[in-house]
Amino acid sequence: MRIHLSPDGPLDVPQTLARYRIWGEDPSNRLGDGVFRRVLALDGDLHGYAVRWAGPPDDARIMISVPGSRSSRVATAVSAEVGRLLFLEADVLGFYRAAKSDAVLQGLIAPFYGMRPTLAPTPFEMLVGAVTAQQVNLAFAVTTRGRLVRRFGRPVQVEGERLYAFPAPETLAKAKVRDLRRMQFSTRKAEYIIGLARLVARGELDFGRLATCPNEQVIAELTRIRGFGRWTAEWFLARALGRGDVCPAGDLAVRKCFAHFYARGRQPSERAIRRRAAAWGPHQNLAIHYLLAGLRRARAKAGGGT
DNA sequence: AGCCAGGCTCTCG
DNA sequence: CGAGAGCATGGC
Repeated sequence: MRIHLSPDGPLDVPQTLARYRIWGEDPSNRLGDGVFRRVLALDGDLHGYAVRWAGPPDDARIMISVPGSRSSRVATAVSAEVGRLLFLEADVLGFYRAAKSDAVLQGLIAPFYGMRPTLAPTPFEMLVGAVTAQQVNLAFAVTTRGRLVRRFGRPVQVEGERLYAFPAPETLAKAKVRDLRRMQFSTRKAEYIIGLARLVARGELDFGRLATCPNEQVIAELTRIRGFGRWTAEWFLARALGRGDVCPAGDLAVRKCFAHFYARGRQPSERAIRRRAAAWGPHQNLAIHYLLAGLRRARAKAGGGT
């Protein structure tokens, strides 16, 4: 089965999906040369699919192939998932218009033209990933998450490439702290992940309902869960729900961005960061991602690593 | 050896 | 509440 999508507004797929390459390989989300592969889970069935793209950012075309499937339900679900991965709903042009009144953001449009923040394919995958990324460098986070996926995810061949469906909540709910400890998760993180999985598996955390709640309520509900603080909740709003008016101002990398671009290296307070970001209104999410990409680029140019 | 890395919980004033 | 200590884990 083949599906074609065309985005509204500019789209640069490699830059959008760069997250799946920068810090290491993700066995659930494989970004190759001109192709991205993943597994859709639908009603307990797994459907591998491949995404390819063509054309310049202003005329991007997306082609999805789902080998061995002809179901329209699968087609709908795959389209929705790819829509999240490429954040097709993002108001990129609106952001570019707003960015023109900010010297820093204005300068980031050209080098990253068409880049969108890739949204997490599923809320559960996002939250587990967020826990793995708490307080550790992202390369290490990606390594440990990869171990989790290979150990608890189901392997699937897609066009000859082996990848893994992200572990289901029901599976991780039965995992042991000891198992996760062996993957170099701290005891705490192991407890957080298993606790979250149990909550979701029991139906006590309903992502569908959460998606309809206002930001503050989402933050309140998530931070009630052990291991999930404001940082995680705000990234969830931005990278799982695609909310525009969110700025994870406590994030270490975000703070570095504001120090670098807006304060000549001095660290502004979290409060000051929130104040500036709030002025970007519904474009904060995109603004933050452009700043993060811009900082990585500046560091790379300076000869640094990440 | 010691600091760093895209935090969180708990306690105390 | 807001600040601060304590906590874990591996990389460099």
